[in-house]
This record gives sequence, structure tokens and C-alpha cells, in this order.
Amino acid sequence: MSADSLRNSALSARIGSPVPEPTLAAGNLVKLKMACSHCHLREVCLPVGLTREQITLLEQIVYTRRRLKKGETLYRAGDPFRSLYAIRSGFFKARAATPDGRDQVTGFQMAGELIGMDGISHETHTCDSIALEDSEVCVVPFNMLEDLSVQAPALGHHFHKVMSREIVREHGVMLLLGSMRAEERLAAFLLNLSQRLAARGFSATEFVLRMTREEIGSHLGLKLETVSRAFSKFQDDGMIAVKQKHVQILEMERLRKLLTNGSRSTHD
Amino acid sequence: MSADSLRNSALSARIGSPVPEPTLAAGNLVKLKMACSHCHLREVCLPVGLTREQITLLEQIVYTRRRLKKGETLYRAGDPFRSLYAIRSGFFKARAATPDGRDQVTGFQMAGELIGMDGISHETHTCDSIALEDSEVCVVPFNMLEDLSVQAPALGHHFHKVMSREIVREHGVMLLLGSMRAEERLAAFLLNLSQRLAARGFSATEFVLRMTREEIGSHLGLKLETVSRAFSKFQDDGMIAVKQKHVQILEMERLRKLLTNGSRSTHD
DNA sequence: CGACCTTTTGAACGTATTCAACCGATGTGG
DNA sequence: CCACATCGGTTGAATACGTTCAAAAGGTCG
Repeated sequence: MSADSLRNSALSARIGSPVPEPTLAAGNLVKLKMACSHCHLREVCLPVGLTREQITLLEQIVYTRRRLKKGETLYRAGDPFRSLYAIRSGFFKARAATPDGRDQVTGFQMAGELIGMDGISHETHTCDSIALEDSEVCVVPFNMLEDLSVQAPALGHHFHKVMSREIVREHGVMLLLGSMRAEERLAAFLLNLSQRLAARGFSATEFVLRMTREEIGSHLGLKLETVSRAFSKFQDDGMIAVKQKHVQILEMERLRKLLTNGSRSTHD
Repeated sequence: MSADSLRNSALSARIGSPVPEPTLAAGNLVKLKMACSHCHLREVCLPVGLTREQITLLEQIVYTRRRLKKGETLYRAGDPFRSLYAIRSGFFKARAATPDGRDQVTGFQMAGELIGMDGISHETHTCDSIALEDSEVCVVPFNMLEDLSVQAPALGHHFHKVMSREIVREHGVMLLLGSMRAEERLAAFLLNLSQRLAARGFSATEFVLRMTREEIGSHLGLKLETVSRAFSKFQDDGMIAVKQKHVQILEMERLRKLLTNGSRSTHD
């Protein structure tokens, strides 16, 4: 079903010459029309910090895109792991679950972010990735990425940084879940979203939430009612203006203060 | 101070011939007496799944050990990142902190586990690693590990799996922090500890906690009093026997049940 | 042995959850 | 195109759970 949404137009758009490298033997890997080097996301995505030559190598393995409609699943826990995905457009949630049916949104991902790294360890995905709006991803076959890292160690190094950044990000979520109260969690969430949107050239103060209150709650370890109440509180206090999914941050500084003040160490 | 604890005896124990590989030019890297191939942890540590030849390569870059006394810091947030550390013996906690003084124990690590990967992304450590008992680590210089991964792609692949496993582990902690109640958290913690100890040949049902109630609480997002009460509850219920840091699991199955029953999804 | 740290336990309190009702927005089919 | 069903969101009141504050006992280490 969702495999059907492979972008045939992109596949048929292949141009250029075959790949010279022997280790990338897998047939006719050729450049795509809109390749990494011309992608407007190259400053936030996998190519960050690579030379022109290295990006050219990368383009040779990223030749497939996949389109998903809102609500479709990119991958599911249990699916065999073969590729990472670089988000070209759209918005995703990652959801982890325990064997007994508990689940939790472990993160929200937007354009330029690399997802699927949870699958490397067991060659099987361990969480679900679901599009929260119509989205498009670039498919990065993982074995090819590893092969390429041998030829272009800078790419391998950069990939290590991306994985490490994910580990650090999760530390932040753990801090949030373990030591913040409801309003602090929501403030942290909004500030994080704002900052990431700003890094992509969007407004830092006005944006549309692509997820429901329930999904926000699941991510923040709160019930949807609590999220809703916190939104209302922030609005009553004049820090933000909320109308359904549309959020406007009116007083960024006060939101930040909310975080730095509450601070209660777990140790002293 | 802690740099002084470099194991001079180990350094002077270098034997064997210089490294032949040109890309590992950094001087006289030679084999250590007790090398990876003879280490009793090779089945759980970095060498897992590598061939004899690949392990031999690995041994050439892991030539330093570091000893820490209980309470000493292996690295601290802000320290420049140069190496990963494979725990040879002992027990560590990793602690992350926000700029405003909140902190949280993000995990506990034991022999055979690889730590320090948080530092890769910004070339600076982002959390502290502290020995909870006298410990010893093998120093794995990261640039050498990356160089070696080019020569032995299987090593690089295995390293990716280790990083991915850390990401998956953190998903588990997020699930715990976001959706479990106090007793469930403690049960999950004990079962996890039990399972990891068993994987190293120790008893799955009887062990000594290396951390305080406060550190457990910090990791589980609970106050130390709550942890203490949960321990007492489990003991009253006959599932475990606790005496200070000594824990004996009497009814593993009931502990597991405690987890699978409470299950409350955040979505339905 | 004494000082300090860790742990336990009790009682009062506060915050988030639960349950429930209601409202508005969105989408579907007659 | 409207009627209706559904979904998402808001708000209130009662409840439950973990926290806070406090006291005291048990260990540990100089």
C-alpha cells in the first residue's frame, strides 16, 4: 500500500552516467534531477559540511523518493530495516511501543532530519514512523551509505555526528520527562519547535501544529487534557495566542523564563 | 586529577611490533598484554561478531586503560571529546543537566558497555560520566576508530549498531518516564538490571545495587522517598528481599506481570 | 566512637489524571 | 448543500498518585 507511493516520476527522471565505483556495483545508480547539491535543505540535511565531491557521491545512492499522505506509515516496528530516510518535506512522528501495548511518541521530525536509525541495531525497525501531513522522503539505502562512508570518510564522520545528536536530543527529552512539570514541558516543547522551524527559515513566533493535543501529550508524558489546560494557561497569561493548531508566541522571553526558573535538581 | 589515574603499568606493558597500517601513523601503537582477543568481555563488548583479524586491528588502537576510584569522573559535560570508553570493570552513571541546574541520571553502565557517544556530535561531551565503584575502562580514541572502520568496514558497521542500540535503549527509558507509574518504573529498572547482569554471567536474582535510592530516583523520574516506598512495597508483597543495596528477586514472574498489566496506552 | 550520609516511614499537600459534559471543526452521504 | 456523525479540543469537579516536609533509625567511614 504505502510502498505503492514510490515516486515513479522521480525514478523515471534518472539522468547522467553510471557510477564508476566498483563497491557500489548494484547496477545503474545515477543522478536525480533535483539532487542533494541543489536541494534547498542541503544546509540542514545529510550533506552539511561535505565537499562538492562528497555530495556528488552521496547523490549516487540517494536516487529514490517516497511520498506519503497524511496518516500513512513510513515504517513500522518489526519491518526489516534497509534504509534511512531524509525528510524532504512534511512532518512525522515516531512512536515506540512496549510489548504490552503502551506507546509513546518519541519525537516529531521535520524537513532535513534523518530518521530510521532505530532500525540499525537489530536490522529491524523498533518504532513506527507516521506522516502527520503529506510528506516526501529521500530513501538512503543503509548498506550503500556504509559503503560510501569507506570511500568518503567525511560522510561517515558526519553520519556519526547525526546519530550522536539523536542520542543527545533524547537526553533532553529524558530531562523533560523526568524533571519538569506540565507547563514547563509544554514551554520546552514550543521553544524547541520554534527554534527548529526558525533554523529552516520559517517564523519562530507563528506556526501551525501538525500534531494533536493527544500526540503532544504522548510525547511529553501528559494527558491531552493537561496539554490543553497548559495551552489555555499560557494564553490567559498572554504569552501565546492559540487558535486550534495555530500558535503564535507573543512573549518568547517569558516562555524561556518559565523553564529556567522552575529548575529543581534531582540531586541537591 | 582523574587524568592522573591513567594506568601507567598498562602503558609500560606495551609489547609486540609497531602497527603496519599507514593511516594509523600516530607512532608506536602496539599490542597490550591483555588484549581484546583475550578479554573475557569480548562477547559483550566492541569486538562482538568481529573476525580474529578485525579484533587484531581493534587491539592496535585500544592500548590505554584508565582506572577510576568510586566517585571519580571519567568525563564531564564540556570536556573536549576525543575517545569512547569501553568499561572493563566497574559501574558508571551518566548524568545530563540543563543550563539551569536540573539534572537527571540518563543511564547506568556496566562492564562491556561502550560510553561517551554523546560527545561525538559537538566534539564536546554533553553529560558527565561518574564511576559508582572502583572501575577500569579501555580508552578507544575516536578518530582512530573511524580510521579503522575504513579498513575494517565490519567494525564500522558494528559501531553503528552500538549507537543505534543506545538510541533504542533511550526510547525504552522515554516509555518508562512517560507512561509508567512509580512501581512499574522500579520493576522495569530491576528487571533490566537483572537481565544485563545475567548476560554477563552474574546472578539474575541476587545482586548489589551500586547506586543510591536518590540516583535510582533521578533515573526513573521519581523522588528517593518514592523509590524507597516502592522497594518496601515489593518486599512486603514478597516479590523481592531488600537489605540496603542488596537485592534478591524472589518472584521474577510477578515483577514482570506488574509491567504487562498496568499497561495504559497514551493513544487509545 | 562520632559525624555524616543513606534509607525508611508517616502525614499533609499539590499536581496531574480521570471522568464527564459540552463545543466547535471537519468530513460524509443522502 | 445540508444533516449528521465523528473527531479534536476545552473545561469542570472529584480523585489518585507522587511529592514535600519531617523525624528517626541504620550504615559507613574517617
